[in-house]
Amino acid sequence: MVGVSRSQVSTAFTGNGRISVATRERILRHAREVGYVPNANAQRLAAGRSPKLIGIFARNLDLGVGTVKVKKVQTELAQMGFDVPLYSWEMPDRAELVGDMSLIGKLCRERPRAIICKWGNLLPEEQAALHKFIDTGGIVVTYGYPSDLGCDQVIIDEVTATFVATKHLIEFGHRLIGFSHHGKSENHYRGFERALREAGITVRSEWVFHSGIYEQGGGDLAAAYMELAEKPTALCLCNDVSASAFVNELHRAGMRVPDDVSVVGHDDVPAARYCAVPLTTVSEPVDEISREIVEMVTSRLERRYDGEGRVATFVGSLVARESVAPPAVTQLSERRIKQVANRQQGAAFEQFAKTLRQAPRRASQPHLHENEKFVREE
Amino acid sequence: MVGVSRSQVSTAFTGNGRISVATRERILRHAREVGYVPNANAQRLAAGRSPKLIGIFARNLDLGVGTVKVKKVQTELAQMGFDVPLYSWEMPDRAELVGDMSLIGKLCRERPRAIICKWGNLLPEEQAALHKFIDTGGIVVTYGYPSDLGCDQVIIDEVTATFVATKHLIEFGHRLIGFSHHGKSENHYRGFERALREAGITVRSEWVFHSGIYEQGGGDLAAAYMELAEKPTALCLCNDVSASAFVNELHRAGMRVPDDVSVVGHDDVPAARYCAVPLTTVSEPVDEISREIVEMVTSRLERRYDGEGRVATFVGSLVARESVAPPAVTQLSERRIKQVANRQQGAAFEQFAKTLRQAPRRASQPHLHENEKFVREE
DNA sequence: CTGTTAGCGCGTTCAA
DNA sequence: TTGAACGCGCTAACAG
Repeated sequence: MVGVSRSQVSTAFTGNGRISVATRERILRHAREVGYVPNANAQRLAAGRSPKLIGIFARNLDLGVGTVKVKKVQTELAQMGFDVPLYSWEMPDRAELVGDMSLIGKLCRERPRAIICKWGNLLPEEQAALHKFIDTGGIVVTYGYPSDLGCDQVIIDEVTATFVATKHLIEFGHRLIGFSHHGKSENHYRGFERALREAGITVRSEWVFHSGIYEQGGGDLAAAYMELAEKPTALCLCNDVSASAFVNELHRAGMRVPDDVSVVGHDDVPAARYCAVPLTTVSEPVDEISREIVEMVTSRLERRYDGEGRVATFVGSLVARESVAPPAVTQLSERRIKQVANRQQGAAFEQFAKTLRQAPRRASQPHLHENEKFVREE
Repeated sequence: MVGVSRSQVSTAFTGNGRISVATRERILRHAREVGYVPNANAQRLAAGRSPKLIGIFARNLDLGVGTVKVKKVQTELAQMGFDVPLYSWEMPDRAELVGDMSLIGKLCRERPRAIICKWGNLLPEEQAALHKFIDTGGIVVTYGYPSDLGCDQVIIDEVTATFVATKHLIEFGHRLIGFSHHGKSENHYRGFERALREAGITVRSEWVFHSGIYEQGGGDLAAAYMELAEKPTALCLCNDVSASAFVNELHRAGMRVPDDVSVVGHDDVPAARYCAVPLTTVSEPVDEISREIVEMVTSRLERRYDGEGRVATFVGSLVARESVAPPAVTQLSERRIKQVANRQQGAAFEQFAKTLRQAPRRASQPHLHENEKFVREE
């Protein structure tokens, strides 16, 4: 075009071959003047792969930590010079596949070098597509739930998160604990159940709710809670946004958090801090997670690593704010206390309730040992 | 492959040429069995364009209505069989371009059939890339702010939205009105200023704030508000999320909404309804907007329209909830009232304040005419 | 460092 | 309906 050969232009743009800085500069500058941009499709076709293409697959983007993670990963990778298109669309309830091909299938057709995939409730077709992508030499990193792809994966440990949250309630002396989660995953519930079991408390199925992930779900839950003849003294909710709505709605209904009910949320989204009463919650280490995802992908891309699939697990940690306090058992009538006591563990609970009546209404966040008399009474 | 020619396979996948349904079925079925998927790069290269590719460009995805719109558009288009990758990354403050090419430039290199672009604060390079894309026959639809591309565009009228919000406060009798917005756009401010001007109120620059778009911004604003020696009786905030945080923080500081301050927000996100006090706000018609975007793109894609660039403007409407009430001027000392009156419009304001003292604390939402005596006193 | 050449996988003719 | 041939715009390998 300007006295250079085609191959020079090519190497100037890709930076693969050897080329002098001067000519490279000259070519790029001239290209800008003429308005020339290489055709990505032709580049990728000729190269047989798309070394600068990293597809992100994340179905059903939420308006919280999920999207934040995607944004962080996308931004970091983009700044390293990669193309990082996001493939995402809301899955309708009727899980029809468009044109007989899954979204991951479409993504694979682009022949990207790597795919970052939010794992969880993937369709069989989608899993198959990913398998094939790996078999043909593609790099895959999944995050979220544990995948069985054998690739690098970042696991976000929901079980422990909810375990920690529930245990926090128990440490504050709660034994009448409700629970609400969303979606099809049982992870949160498992953590809840384990915490209760370890404390010798049995789950009350009428206090286990399924509510939506957003404000609406929290509002509905508040209504359901108010309807309850017997109310738990604490609730473990698996989502800060709905927890915030729950708290606010409860306040409007005349209840007080944490005086009447204690509440823990999950994720530590900004809204948690700015709830009507700042929400105690379990954080999700979004920054570390996205950084690890990027590191896993780039280390393979840059051939700094090419061994077995690695597994990194991230657990959130408790962020104690103001929505949890010791239960106000004194508000329950003696009859109710007896009634609950009989149903739970008899005399031991009587003792427990008596102790509580003397407990300060708002203790500072207790250590486990301070409350061990509550927690391990048998 | 199975006794059919290559061209048959091609037409089977693209659906361009003539082919019998039977063989087409047979080819597609067999392809699925063998696990064959056409290489998108080769297809696009050969075709010279990417008829099923629609790129979405939206920088700095928020965690609110912005993302919701993108999701809706993406989902609808995906269900129509298009590939709809999202190109988006957080713009760092130092606006460095990666590899000397804007994100839109990268998108254009994919040679998509159409680009849907959130317009607002685009870099010159990005605007130039879009221009060139249009010149080479690409379809562009912008949304957000008015663009000067001459293409189809959906305009979201922020000026009127804020005008409506502010006017609502004025109709309730407020004349001491603060304002807060974010970002670099002056649209919201223009609406605010116009509403005040029409009511004969002058803007008080010390009551005009710049706060963040999220909870943090609302929290900071609450702190700033509490510091104010003279406080406005109402605030127009340009974002529900920060407005919610503002209200909640104010409550924690001992103020009451709307008794002490009235607040209007913008967007009508779910959080607005579930704020500590349900937020009066101006909705953004997200559904209509996304539907219009899809319609504009598809009508051109399907050649149902190919005329001049169309313009569709969408304005939100007021959603009256509980965060606005008549100002409690009685709480201000006579001295303060006089003081403010002098500063504003002298005797007229005295009259106004007197009227207010007799006004009910919580009127139902007044019509303009009911309050005209307040609004147009000169 | 330069110029040449052979594909990359597919869409689109066109003649059979 | 078929098969062959051509070319999309570029990369990579090799000879100069």
